[in-house]
Amino acid sequence: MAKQEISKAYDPKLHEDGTYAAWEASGFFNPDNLPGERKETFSIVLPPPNVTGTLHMGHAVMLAIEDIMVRFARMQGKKALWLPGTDHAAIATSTKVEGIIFKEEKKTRHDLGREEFLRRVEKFAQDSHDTIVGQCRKMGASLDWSREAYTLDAARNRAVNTAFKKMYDDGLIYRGHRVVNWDPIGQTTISDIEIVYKEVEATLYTFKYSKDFPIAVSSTRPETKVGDTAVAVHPSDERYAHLVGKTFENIPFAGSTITITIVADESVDPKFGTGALGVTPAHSLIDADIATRHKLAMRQVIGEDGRMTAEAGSLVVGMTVNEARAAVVAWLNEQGLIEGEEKTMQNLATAERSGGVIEPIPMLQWFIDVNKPFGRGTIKSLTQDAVRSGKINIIPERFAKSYFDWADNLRDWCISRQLWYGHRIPAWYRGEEVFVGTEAPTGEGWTQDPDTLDTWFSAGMWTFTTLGWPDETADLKTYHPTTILETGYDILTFWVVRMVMMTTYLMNEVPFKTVYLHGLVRDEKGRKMSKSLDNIINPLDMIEKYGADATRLSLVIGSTPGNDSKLSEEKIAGYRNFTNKLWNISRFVLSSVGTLDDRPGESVTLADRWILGRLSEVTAKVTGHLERHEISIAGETLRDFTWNDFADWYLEIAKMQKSENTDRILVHVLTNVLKLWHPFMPFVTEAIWKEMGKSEFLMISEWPISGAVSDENTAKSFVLMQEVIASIRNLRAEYQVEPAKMISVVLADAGMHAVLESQAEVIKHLARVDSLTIQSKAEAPEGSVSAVCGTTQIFVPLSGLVDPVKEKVRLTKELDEAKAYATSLEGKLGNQEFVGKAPAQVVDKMKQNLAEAVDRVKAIQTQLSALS
RNA sequence: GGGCGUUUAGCUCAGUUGGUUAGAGCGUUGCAUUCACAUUGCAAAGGUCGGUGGUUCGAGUCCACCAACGCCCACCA
Repeated sequence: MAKQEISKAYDPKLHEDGTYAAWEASGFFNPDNLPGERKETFSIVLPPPNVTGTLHMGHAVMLAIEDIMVRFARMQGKKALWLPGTDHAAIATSTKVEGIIFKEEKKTRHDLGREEFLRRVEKFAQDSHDTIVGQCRKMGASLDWSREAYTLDAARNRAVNTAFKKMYDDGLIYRGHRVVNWDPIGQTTISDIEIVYKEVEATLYTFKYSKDFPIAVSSTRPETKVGDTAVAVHPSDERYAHLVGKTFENIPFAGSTITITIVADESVDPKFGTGALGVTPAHSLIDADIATRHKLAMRQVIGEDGRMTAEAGSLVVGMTVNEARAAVVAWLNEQGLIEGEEKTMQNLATAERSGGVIEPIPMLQWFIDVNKPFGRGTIKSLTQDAVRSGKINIIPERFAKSYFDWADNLRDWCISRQLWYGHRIPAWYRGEEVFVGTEAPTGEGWTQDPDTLDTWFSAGMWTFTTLGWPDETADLKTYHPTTILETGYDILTFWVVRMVMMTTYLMNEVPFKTVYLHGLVRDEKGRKMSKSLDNIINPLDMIEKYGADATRLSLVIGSTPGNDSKLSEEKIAGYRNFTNKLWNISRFVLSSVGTLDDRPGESVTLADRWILGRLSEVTAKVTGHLERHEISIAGETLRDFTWNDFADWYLEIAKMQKSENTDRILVHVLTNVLKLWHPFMPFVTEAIWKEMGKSEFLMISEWPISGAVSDENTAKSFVLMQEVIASIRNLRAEYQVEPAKMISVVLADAGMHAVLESQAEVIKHLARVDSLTIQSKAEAPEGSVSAVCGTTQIFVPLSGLVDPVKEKVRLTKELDEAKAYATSLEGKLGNQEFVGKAPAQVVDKMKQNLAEAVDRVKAIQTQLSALS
């Protein structure tokens, strides 16, 4: 025991890095090395951070919550695995690196060539990875680094190719010419969820294709109309019924020649515009669907470069879409075909990463067919069933609705991307031949598909590829399905749904049993943290300033799953104060006790019984909360116990008790408090543990078991004592009484008399009075003031100091309050319906309260009459 | 257009299945403090739980409607 050397304030910097290094060196982050026989497993995969830079507060929340979960499980004696990794984030990383290269060298990826570009991206990804991994360590994350994975490493590539081939063989992956979201800036297809909509003003033009054409159509994009092949109307629209089925051939339109068929389609809103929709099958996903239903021709008038194609005709060929729009509008004006112009607000589809305006363009791409039956159902049905059946449980529950909104509307997923950084599609072509396999085909003349897979394809397989799939490894058997997936709710549709899709199909089981969704961290004004607002609170800065433990606590206490939380530096500073409090509690215990024997000690005094009972109660509560993933409440419960009960009350009382038995209790409570806090604040608790001279890590110590809860009388007696002390303090403060004045405590209850008598020394000490008399009969000393707590009255003799008039006013006010309360209780208890229907417990409690209230009224009245 | 969330003390938020007089932290105010901790202690002030109805013996909690704010999805061409 090192009494004197313990520093006055806890300095995280002196402990954190060293402690983490020691944990890591111990090998206990790897469940294979954990001591004892561990039957139950707990597994969680780290949602892999993108290798696009550094960690932000969102990552910090994720790491804090997951570390709490895994440390708790580890201490509970489970085989606890938390598996780390990073995500290559194809589009995000490519875009970022392309941006850097362009800024520094004014070169595009095409200038560099595929090989050189990939070399650059890999260098960037490696640097970013190293930063991220370092940051995870700073946070104290007990990740099993020996199992670390990368979404784009060789093992994952083999898994991805295996999955692709299997899906292709089952007919679930197909290659097709379809309208996809094309990003002309990023030069790649993107999926629906990678689109962000921006509200912009647009002009809605209403016009006819030609003077003779019978129907006017409306469009904000007249330039695409050179690609129209039909006009769709609602089947019940009588205005156009006579035209349905007719075809108008070779209409000269804006330098092109178009042929338009009139079709009837349910999807058309007869109330919008003219009730007729000009169908552009090649450049609108909706129109493409209409075209499929009516077997309409498709004319591509916009190319991959975002310019009008030769097919678009002589007027606009080679123009950008914006130039073409102006040209077509000018042409329409010249021809006098415009019937109306209207300003409207429009949601413009842009690519999340590059910012490019999305052009729907027909292209030959790879897709996953979500509706094709393969024996156990379809991808879509399996995805729906996983949650509907209860095999996956979502916290908070309401997000199940978002899940179904997405799963129920699942559409074929375009998985090919025209990027270089990613898993290359394992398909090879030779003329008309297509080969799909995990390895290149033998023979001459094969060329591999130049495209790569959507990053979510490999991310969707994360829970099992990290455990060794496609090999049937021991890890896979032991840890899959994983126990829980913890991630931000903003990623539910991106990732969670994709994981369920891929896992239910490939593994025939769910990827995880529970999904815990945390909220977003916002700044103190509730805004998203962003570079442009310059309101980013960097977790590393906070760790540097306040320590990792304080940073962690500020992120998990006071926030609930699925709800956003606001973070301010003051909050973190507040928890820094708490880590210091815990440090000082320990400093006191360690420097004052004569024994470090961790045996509970015997409950000799009221305070002993009380603190041991409270500890037991709190242990049970915290354990329950953590098991139900109620992290915030667990933390608050512990904080309350640690600071208010243990430090402020028991420690103060222990200073007077000074016995070996008290020492034992102090050590026992401290030991348990450290264990209970460890998942939340691993560094400071481990540091204290070390100061206690423990040879083994706190990290692998056993989670405390709740013992006997103290009886009701103990709790009641202790609370009474606390109230008496508080009342005496108040009276002393209010009337500025010297400590040497006599205090009398008058009791209405003989049982409590004995209790207070036995605690006289404690009361005297904590209330700071020199003498104390405890009586069982109310005899108000002359000229004294009083306070009432419960059925007990406290008198402080103050002859000459008190203004009887003021005192009377005060007491009268108190009397009124007590009477009003008693009356309200009487009223309730007089209500037969209430007494008949309310649970007995509630009624009994109210009766008891009423009895106390009546006593209280009497006591105040006695005091009042003594005054006059 | 569809869906979801939030609304409780000056601020940030808890409040499990409806059940005593609604809680915490921060902030404010007052007092204290060489004795583990000023990164401290003790206490006080501060709320008719967004509004209106309803169900119930009993509603912050359940239901309906309304309002404000926020988010997600769809994209009317």
